[in-house]
Amino acid sequence: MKLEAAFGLSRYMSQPDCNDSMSGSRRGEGSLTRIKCQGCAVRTASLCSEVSDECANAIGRAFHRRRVPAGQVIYSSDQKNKIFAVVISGVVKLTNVRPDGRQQIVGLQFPAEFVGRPYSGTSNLLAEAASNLELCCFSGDAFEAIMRRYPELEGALLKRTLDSLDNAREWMFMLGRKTAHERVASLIYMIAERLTHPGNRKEPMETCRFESPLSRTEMADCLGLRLETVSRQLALLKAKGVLASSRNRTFDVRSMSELRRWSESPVE
Amino acid sequence: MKLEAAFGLSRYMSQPDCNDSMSGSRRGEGSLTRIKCQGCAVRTASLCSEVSDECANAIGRAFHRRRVPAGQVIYSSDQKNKIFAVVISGVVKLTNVRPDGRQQIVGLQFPAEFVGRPYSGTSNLLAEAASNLELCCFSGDAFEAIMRRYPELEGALLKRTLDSLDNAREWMFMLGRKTAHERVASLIYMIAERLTHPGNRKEPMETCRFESPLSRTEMADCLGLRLETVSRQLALLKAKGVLASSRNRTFDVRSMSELRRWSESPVE
DNA sequence: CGACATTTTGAGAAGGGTCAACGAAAGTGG
DNA sequence: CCACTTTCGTTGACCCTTCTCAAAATGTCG
Repeated sequence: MKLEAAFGLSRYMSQPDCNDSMSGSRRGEGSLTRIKCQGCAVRTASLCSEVSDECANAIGRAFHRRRVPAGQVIYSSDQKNKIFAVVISGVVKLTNVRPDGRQQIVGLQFPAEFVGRPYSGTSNLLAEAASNLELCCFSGDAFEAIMRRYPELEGALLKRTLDSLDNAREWMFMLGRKTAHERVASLIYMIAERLTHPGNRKEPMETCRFESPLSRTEMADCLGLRLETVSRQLALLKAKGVLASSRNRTFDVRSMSELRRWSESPVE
Repeated sequence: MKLEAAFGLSRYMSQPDCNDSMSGSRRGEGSLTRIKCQGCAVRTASLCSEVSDECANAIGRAFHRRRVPAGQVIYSSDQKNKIFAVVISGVVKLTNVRPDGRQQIVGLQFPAEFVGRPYSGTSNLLAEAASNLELCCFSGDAFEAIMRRYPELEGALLKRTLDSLDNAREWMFMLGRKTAHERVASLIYMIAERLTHPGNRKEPMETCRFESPLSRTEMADCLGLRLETVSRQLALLKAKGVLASSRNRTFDVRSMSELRRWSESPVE
């Protein structure tokens, strides 16, 4: 998986792109965007839903869809040309990697979320496909041109960035103050919530089942733990009956409320 | 680039407060803002410097200055009316506090930085004065009205929020992956850099001295450690000659480059 | 089936937490 | 001015959670 990442963007660039054929058209049509974006799974939840028709049209003219296989790099710190994207399906992981090999996953971007770092050439982070992805991509130039022309887009981005910041700060509490047991429970709860309730419904289901986008190593990199510790804590959660023992990446949550409880109480 | 970087904090502190008396005046004058904000120590580095004159005028009409003694709460999760502010001098700490008593400091806001959470009633965080403060305050209503009227302000806020997010993610790496020794070195390095180089000049001085805005307990809450551990690691840094042994909150950095080295190497 | 990657499990070590005592500085009140 | 208290920081001893290293088990894919 790491080996694929070494291929860099070349592989990624050659993905078949089902929308390229439409990029020739020009201005004056709300209908084009409607057609291009009509089937979009995240349409009502993404950035695009918050801006004016005119801006949405500009966006509709600029994007192209891409499929990205799990493990592939979307952007890295030493990349020349910027890229922006909205996640249509799958999960993107943002990793802070150091020369000495240590790494920390500092963000997971789920469907409808935005990926990319405006206003800065150096992102310092590595963005990789945690699972197979569908992305709605924009070249740096195109996106920034739209941003300059439609400041409202900055407002929409601001809302999302503030949410990301809230999430990051919540995660900081986990990294600084929670026990290993709480951390693992927190992560599974968070992923379960996000994967099974893409819109933020009030009450999550009491039981659910999903495929984790993360390996044990990746879970450990999220949680500031070693993979052995993650494995042991998962065994504990299974022993408690909070998780059913399903194999590998399939998680079978038997009680979301219990899981939530374990994600917040330090005592055994 | 940023010439005001040469100002120390002492300079910030000693600015005369020429603005309190002027909040009655009304519209139509670019000169009013110029007068009200003229002596502002962070003027060229804060939000206000990035927006149009017209927007800056609106801001100039809406703010009021406030002095806040160390320890005072600026806003908390259960607060009814929102507040926004730009830090003029001093440091604001943002803390994630839990019912069980555990807490994690998730942000430090230095002069010229923005404090407040637009677009959300519930901030979930506690904002407190870590040191004595001078703030340039806005009521929630006033600020949001200006934001609605001048979308460019959202753009300026977006840039700052993205920077905060980068900082938060850098901090997440520290919390997840650094040793106690690296953490303490990182914190001191960061505070030294920010306090003694308000603008981001390239190379920090090799030695410096400053008053920490944080107690040992607060340092521990920043770092995800216990205060005893912080104390021991400080003793170690003193033994290595990176810090001179000065009392309590006065830090005397003998070698910023060494400090930086210790903040990134896990060994010893 | 065989080669390889991923996950689980085990045993021992250690980093940091916990508890406790002590010291230094600052405020209080006589 | 000096006891007294209070707050804050330091230091020590011990212990527990998590890390480290190692090996076995399980899963995956040709």
